[in-house]
Amino acid sequence: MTTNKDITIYDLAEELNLSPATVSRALKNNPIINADTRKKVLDLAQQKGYRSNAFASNLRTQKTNTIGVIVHELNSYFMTAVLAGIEEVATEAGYDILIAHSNETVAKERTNAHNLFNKRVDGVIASLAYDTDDLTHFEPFIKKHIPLLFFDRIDNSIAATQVVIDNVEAGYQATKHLIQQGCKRIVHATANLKRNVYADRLAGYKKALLEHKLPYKEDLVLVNDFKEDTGKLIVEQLLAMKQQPDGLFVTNDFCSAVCIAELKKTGLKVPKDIAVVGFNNDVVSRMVEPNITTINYPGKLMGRTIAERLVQQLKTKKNINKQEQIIVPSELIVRDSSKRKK
Amino acid sequence: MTTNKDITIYDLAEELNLSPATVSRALKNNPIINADTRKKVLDLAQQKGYRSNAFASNLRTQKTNTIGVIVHELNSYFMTAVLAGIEEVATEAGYDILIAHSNETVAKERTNAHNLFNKRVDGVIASLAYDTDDLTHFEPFIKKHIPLLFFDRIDNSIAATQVVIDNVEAGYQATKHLIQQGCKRIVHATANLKRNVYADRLAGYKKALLEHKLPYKEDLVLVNDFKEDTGKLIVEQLLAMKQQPDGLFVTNDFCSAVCIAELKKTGLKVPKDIAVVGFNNDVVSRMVEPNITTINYPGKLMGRTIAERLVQQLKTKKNINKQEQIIVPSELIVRDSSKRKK
DNA sequence: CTGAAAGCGCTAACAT
DNA sequence: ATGTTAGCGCTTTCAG
Repeated sequence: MTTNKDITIYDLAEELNLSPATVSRALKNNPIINADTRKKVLDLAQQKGYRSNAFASNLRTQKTNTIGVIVHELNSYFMTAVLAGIEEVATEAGYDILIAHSNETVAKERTNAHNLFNKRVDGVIASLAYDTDDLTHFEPFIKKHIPLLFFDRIDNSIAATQVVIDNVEAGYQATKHLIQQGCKRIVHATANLKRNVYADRLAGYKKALLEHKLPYKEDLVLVNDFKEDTGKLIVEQLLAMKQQPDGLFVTNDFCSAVCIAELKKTGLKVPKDIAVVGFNNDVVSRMVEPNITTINYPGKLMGRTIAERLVQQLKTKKNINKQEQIIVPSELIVRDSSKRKK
Repeated sequence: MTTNKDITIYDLAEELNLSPATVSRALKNNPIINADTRKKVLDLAQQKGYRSNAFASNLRTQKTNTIGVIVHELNSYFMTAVLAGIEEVATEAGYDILIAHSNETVAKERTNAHNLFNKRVDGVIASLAYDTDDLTHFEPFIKKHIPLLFFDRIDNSIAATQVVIDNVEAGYQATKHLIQQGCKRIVHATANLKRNVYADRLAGYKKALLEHKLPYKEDLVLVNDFKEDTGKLIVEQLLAMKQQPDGLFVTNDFCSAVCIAELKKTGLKVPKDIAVVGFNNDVVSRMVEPNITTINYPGKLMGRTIAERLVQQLKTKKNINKQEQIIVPSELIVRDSSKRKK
């Protein structure tokens, strides 16, 4: 029946006839301390189950060694990979991470930002919610010179380090691929064009059309959100068109999977009647039939890259909240959903 | 160019000619404080952008108002729903949550447990990793009377509140359904039988067979993990059997989706040649063709339930770490992957 | 190389 | 209803 009062540096100091200061230094491996002394302290700490009180330490040092991460969703392989990447780098550099997910709403994102601010995180990494366009909730970080970095879903109205893929290029590659497979009328199903990723992919789509002398028609661009039933809706919109499209570029794998299922229900063959390209290389793209051609996104690399950047800023105090864009590679993965030629 | 030194209660006190104590009380809405005084304090705090320093407060009160949540994965709708449920209740009760994911490894789970312990969370909610069988890393919480609760992936070697579904019943329902669809040789593809959920579902499978006078054959039970390629493996094992099975109960929707895809590749028809039932009601179960019959799991309810329990324990200091099991409802959802009869 | 002492910001007895 | 005071556990000058 241990009573479990916490052990403090005073307890250790007393038992070893040292001052708390020395114990503190020893515990931090301060080289100024005699090796023997340090060993004695470390051993006793171990034996007594000492654990540092982060609050006291944070209070004193005004640092938390914590990085806040705001994401718009949690349940995708992409996001999990990003988080894993961030975690690896952060842990190695001695930072903990605090995950807050906004569930795709600005309101929640705002709350999360305030929360992390009040938690006094040393830095923030964020990917914006679907409908965020007002970024005032991030200003407190800027004002206090707390590093704020964005990945994937970014916004240019705040100067910050941004880690992204080249969405224009990705949209271009996807569309070009469909054109090369013989598609002439390509529908582009996407989401909120205020969000950089979707705007850029549309730009890529346009670029590919132009380059191949295909007309850009506004009514072939379908803007919806990506809720569970959106795929159904897209197929309905598609079927309602006077002239049947022969290509479909959806900027989301989940949604493209639903589209394919719906298309098949109507008797249309994928890719024969309509070739489909998705986005993200989510597991689902390898699960449905036909397997979905998609754009691969290096989640883990993105996570590592942005975390490394942040750690660097934290260490050097340099380049904090300075506009800078880092592009990580992305690539088209061709699978059966779009293959019409050998 | 605000210098942004943080505002403290001393700053407010000075400006209002009050003592820090009064300011502190006013900020906490202590009813003993004069309403006018309180208003003055609150207004000034607002105006000056005061934010409470949680470290000082935690250090003083020895509480963190934080709940640690350890989960074995992040990217499933089930888990996201659970987290959302926990968050709702926790937020309402004034607690923050700290999410740590073990990525299905005991090693990471152990680290996370230590981390949360060092972070001095007020309570812990956990769902065990795939291969956790030694729970010593949770003992520090017990020793310090920190409430520790489990959901879904539980273990009976530690006395704790557990929130689960009735896995025996779920396994029973799934199997019975297959039997009712005319299946005679039902393969049960599952995972680590040390983990309660899988052991219980197997028990349900056995019970259904017994009840319908079908023989239980050990070689029809396939134990694997649920990695991405496991579905392929399962189908291989299945095809290698001398006598072809006509039913397949997989305790994971992702995996059952892969199985269905693989079965189709070999020319077998689902459900005609082999009827399939999955588990979890993940989105993917509605995405592949045929849609997968599965067991629905009320994630959000589970999250809310366990968080309510924890908050209660925290408020009352009663029933902490006492063995108690709460069962939330689950149900079979019949879809096309198993429907052989009208 | 080690120690003394102050202070980070807040809260809670204990006064008044 | 408000003020005084001490202390939570740690780090860090400054002194020795």
